[in-house]
Amino acid sequence: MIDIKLLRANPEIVKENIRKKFQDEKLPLVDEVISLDQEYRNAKSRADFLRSRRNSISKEIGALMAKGLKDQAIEAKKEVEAMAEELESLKELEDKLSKRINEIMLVIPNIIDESVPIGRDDSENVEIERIGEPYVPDFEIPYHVEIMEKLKGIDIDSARKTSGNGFYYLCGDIARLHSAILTYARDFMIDKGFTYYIPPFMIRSAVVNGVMSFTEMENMMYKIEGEDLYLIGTSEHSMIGKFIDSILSEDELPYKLTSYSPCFRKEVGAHGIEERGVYRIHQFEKQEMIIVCKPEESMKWFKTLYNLTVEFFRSLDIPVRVIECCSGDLADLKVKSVDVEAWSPRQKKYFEVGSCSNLGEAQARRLGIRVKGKDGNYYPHTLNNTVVAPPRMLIAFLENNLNADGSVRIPKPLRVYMGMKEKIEPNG
RNA sequence: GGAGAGAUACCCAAGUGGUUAAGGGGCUCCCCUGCUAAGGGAGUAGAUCGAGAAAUCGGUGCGAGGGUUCGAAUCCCUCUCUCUCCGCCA
Repeated sequence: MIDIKLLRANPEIVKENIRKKFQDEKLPLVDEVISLDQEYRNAKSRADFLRSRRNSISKEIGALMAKGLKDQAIEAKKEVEAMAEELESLKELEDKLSKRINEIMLVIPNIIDESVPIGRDDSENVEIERIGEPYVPDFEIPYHVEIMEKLKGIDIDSARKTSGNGFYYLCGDIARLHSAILTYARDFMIDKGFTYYIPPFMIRSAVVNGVMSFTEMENMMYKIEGEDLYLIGTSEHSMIGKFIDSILSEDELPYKLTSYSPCFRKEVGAHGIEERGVYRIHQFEKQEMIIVCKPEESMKWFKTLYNLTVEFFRSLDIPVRVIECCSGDLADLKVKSVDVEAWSPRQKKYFEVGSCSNLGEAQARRLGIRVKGKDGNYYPHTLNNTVVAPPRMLIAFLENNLNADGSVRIPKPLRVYMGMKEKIEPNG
């Protein structure tokens, strides 16, 4: 959500940004919102004038009544009543216009950073760097479900009975590995100076509406029947929601937060649940990182954040690459975003395991998160990034740490969380 | 789940339809005072929107949203949260 003042003053900047994102169908909205905004301000000026009149006359009536001058009071009442109709229709107009303006402003994309590569869709995303050698062993890597089943670590058939497609039971060493990775991720982030949070796993509709669009909500969020509560799709929802409508003190910035939560997603959108396995599922767990900082620091934090994910994956011997989202693939609220992808030696390609985003001030503006500065209040920048999200991450982990005999290496940092085991074995 | 009480500024708190939302603490500034004190005075309703080059003016705002009224912190309706008691519970 951009500042309407920017749009009033520099509509060309906003239009150019829309063109860069190949959303030309939104171009007319810019002129539409400018004229609606003018209409709105005219209506507001007139209505405010009438309200001001009404307030002062009402005060006079009070004074007249106190003196017992009833007749004069009745005369004054008539004057207010005379403008009641105009005021009411102006109020309706104000409400209608501001609602429409707000709708449009929500659809107009945030101004992307100059450094974002221009491209239509994800096929034009740009690889920034590869870290680690994408290694393909000389034996065949089975599908991840097969690896897990050999280790007696997954039961999808039972999950289908209890919960349907898109769910799983993890068990034994695989379940333990899943927890170990999250616990390691938690400690990894704490060691980097982040504050650990366990947030609410359900949030109210008011918060949902603040953190995502209606379509996103429909496609992602599970609603609790008979309650005004939704299961979170990521802890970012509760973590950013926590700051809604509040004024932060400048000396508390930056907030460096890391949160754990289960995540629930309907996955109604383009893909649905189409693959057997744990790649796209209704329920997973995630360690997340969140930054709320001064505007001038957000790009520095952006790099820091995705490098933390890279460092985390490298510490588990998983090759990764960083892909920058091009202008057309960038969500409307984002200023800049990269995906961290892990190497799959089975598919011989990289696949997404995390996403790092700089939202600029757009999210803060939308949620009413402000900072009390020396020269007035301003909107902070917000960023979020995945540390790790198993069980999808287990796919990369198992494929990259698999031995020819079907056992799986446990990299050093995880061993303390795995009973000091150096590997897990099919008959372990 | 049941019963009751409450939500006003940085904090405490008064305010049951009418001119400018009491008072106290705290904080800021000034005065007095040779010494960690005490006293006197002034300021202190955040936030947000609009008009204006600016000074400034106006609107909204007493948990949220509606309603009644010329006028609502105050009356009515719905909701949220907090506290106390009872019940239930990992």
